[in-house]
Amino acid sequence: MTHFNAKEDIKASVFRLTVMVATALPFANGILDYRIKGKALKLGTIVVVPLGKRYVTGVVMEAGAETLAMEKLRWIETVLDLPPLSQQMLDFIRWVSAWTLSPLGAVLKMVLPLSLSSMEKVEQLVLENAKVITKAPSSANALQLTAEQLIAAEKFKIALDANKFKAFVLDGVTGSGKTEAYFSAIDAVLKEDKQALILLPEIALSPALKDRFTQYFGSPPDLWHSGLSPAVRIKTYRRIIDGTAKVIIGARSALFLPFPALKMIVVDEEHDHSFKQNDHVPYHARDMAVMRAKMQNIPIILASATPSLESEVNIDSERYERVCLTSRIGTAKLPQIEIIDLRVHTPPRQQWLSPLLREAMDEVLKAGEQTLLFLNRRGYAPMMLCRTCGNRITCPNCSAWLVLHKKINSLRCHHCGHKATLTDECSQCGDVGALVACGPGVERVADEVAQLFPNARQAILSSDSITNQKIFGEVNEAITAGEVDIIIGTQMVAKGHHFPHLKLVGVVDADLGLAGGDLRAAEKTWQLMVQVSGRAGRTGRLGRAFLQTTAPETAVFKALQSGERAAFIAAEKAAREQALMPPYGRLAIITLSGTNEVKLQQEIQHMASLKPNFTHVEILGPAPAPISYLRGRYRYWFLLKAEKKVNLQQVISDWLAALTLPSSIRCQIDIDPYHFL
DNA sequence: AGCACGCCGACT
DNA sequence: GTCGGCGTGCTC
Repeated sequence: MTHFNAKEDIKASVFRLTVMVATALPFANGILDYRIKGKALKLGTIVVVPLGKRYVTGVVMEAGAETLAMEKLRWIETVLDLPPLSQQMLDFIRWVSAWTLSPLGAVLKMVLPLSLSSMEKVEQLVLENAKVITKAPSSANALQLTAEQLIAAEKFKIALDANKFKAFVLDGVTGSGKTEAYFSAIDAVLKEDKQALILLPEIALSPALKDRFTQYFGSPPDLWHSGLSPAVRIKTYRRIIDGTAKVIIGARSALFLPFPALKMIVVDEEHDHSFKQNDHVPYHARDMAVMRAKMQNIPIILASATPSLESEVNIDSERYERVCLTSRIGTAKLPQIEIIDLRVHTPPRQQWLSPLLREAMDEVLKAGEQTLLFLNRRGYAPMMLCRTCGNRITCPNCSAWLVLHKKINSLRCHHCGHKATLTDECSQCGDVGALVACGPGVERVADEVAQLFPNARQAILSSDSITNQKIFGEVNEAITAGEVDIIIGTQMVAKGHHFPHLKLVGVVDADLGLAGGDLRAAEKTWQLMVQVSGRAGRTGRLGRAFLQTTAPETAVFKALQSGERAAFIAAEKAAREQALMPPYGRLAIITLSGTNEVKLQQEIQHMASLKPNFTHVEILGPAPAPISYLRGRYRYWFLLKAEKKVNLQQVISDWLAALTLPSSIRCQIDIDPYHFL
């Protein structure tokens, strides 16, 4: 072989590879070129590449425009020995990136959510018992389905067999057996040796569902959420990417895992707003799940006792199909909801439980049954006020009040976590002993309960007291064993938990969610009230629910009392349609933040001067965001409101392309916002 | 986003 | 005199 030919050979054996890096690079959208010796790599191959001074994981994608000469490219560091991402997965990543206007790399990071060293461990991990896990169920534990459940399950199975996308809304009251209905469909998935994903709004719900699953199927599902230990995460990830894990119960982040054989998705409690992630890539897991199902040609089941208005409208337009479960299983009955007018039945000063609710609690207590008091507010009191000068204690980093936490004798900011010690002296006027706690939190309600019913055994369930699964398990066990008389809880108690002895639910402040300008406030309140009321009387005896409000004439409370769900939904839809609000119109929020308020205002003004002008898009602002100072940053926002046909993403990206923001200013885009902060 | 470099304040 | 604050710049 001549010298000339050898040189040619070397030249020919170097390949250019376009790699999507798994890090939120705003630059180049996260797509960079590298070179490799010897062989080109298959699309979707997972690699490790150098990036600046560090190494990151990435995925090989189709070649784009060549921006750099071959000699300038750095070399691929390692090719990981893992199954490559599928074309569908790459398409899904691209779609989510385009929809949320987030860098591709930020989305890929959710698909490859492990650190580099963890990914290498995943690569090396050999599954010794891969064959043993999740066998097809032995149906010994046959699911006992009612006629309604059978009809639902049959519909799901037909969709599965068709290998086509199909979205179902599994609409059924608490305790109607939605879980068994979709378990039956999962059974069919298992028989084909394929994968199914169940998304839950909260990880706290996963152990209970895991137990039920194991009871029916004889082997446990895999769990995926942020609370997993690194070792379990690595193992589970390997099982998922291998296709060994068949059924995965997970929080919203599980949606982005690279399942090679996904055949069905279930989104349980689909109306729940925790499916909307707000930081990093702002996405709604339910909506993204529907898109993933569509791209993979598989069915998806959205289960809820109170389907979201978004889903209701999709049923109207026949994009989704409603499947109903109308009756509670066994002897359980839906509780009777009673509205307490706090203006008439006023609690004593500095107390929060009305005489009517107290009487009911007393009765239940005497009968040896349980009460749940629901108040969606952590701590003792939401605000500290100086009686002398009127000063309210605020967070130094946020425009928010500090919340009094008496148990830990501290003031806390619920936005940034700032801690301050409680003193007698007002920082504003210096007066001593004039600071008073205003309003109730669960701790304060617990104090009141202790005073009213000194012999009752109580338990507080809030994220402050229930810090991990283990503690939750212990408290839950005590409740189930009847060792607790009165449960006082936040949001945490509203979702899915089954308290067999619960007879009475008291909502301390049903108006809480209605304050503020949230367009979904009424819907959200309705869903929460139905859900929390549904905790009562799930076994046997009829339960009761008391909702305390200062505005009983509000439509949502009237609907709750009369049980006229359809009328409420219709009225809510009409109002949204009239105002061109979601789901009939589209919203987006652009928030700019910075530590230097003057500089931020300059940039905001510049951006405002470039505001696009379209007939079907309304751009409100700039205005200070509702929380105008958060974690040490000033915040201004634009609210975009458009007709449904408008490509809002295009409008926003064109607008932002016309300006260059300095790196000290952070720009956050939220498409289809659910939280208005 | 990370991670560097670079130039001004309070400490061993 | 250094440690460290975060402003600015770069990453195939």
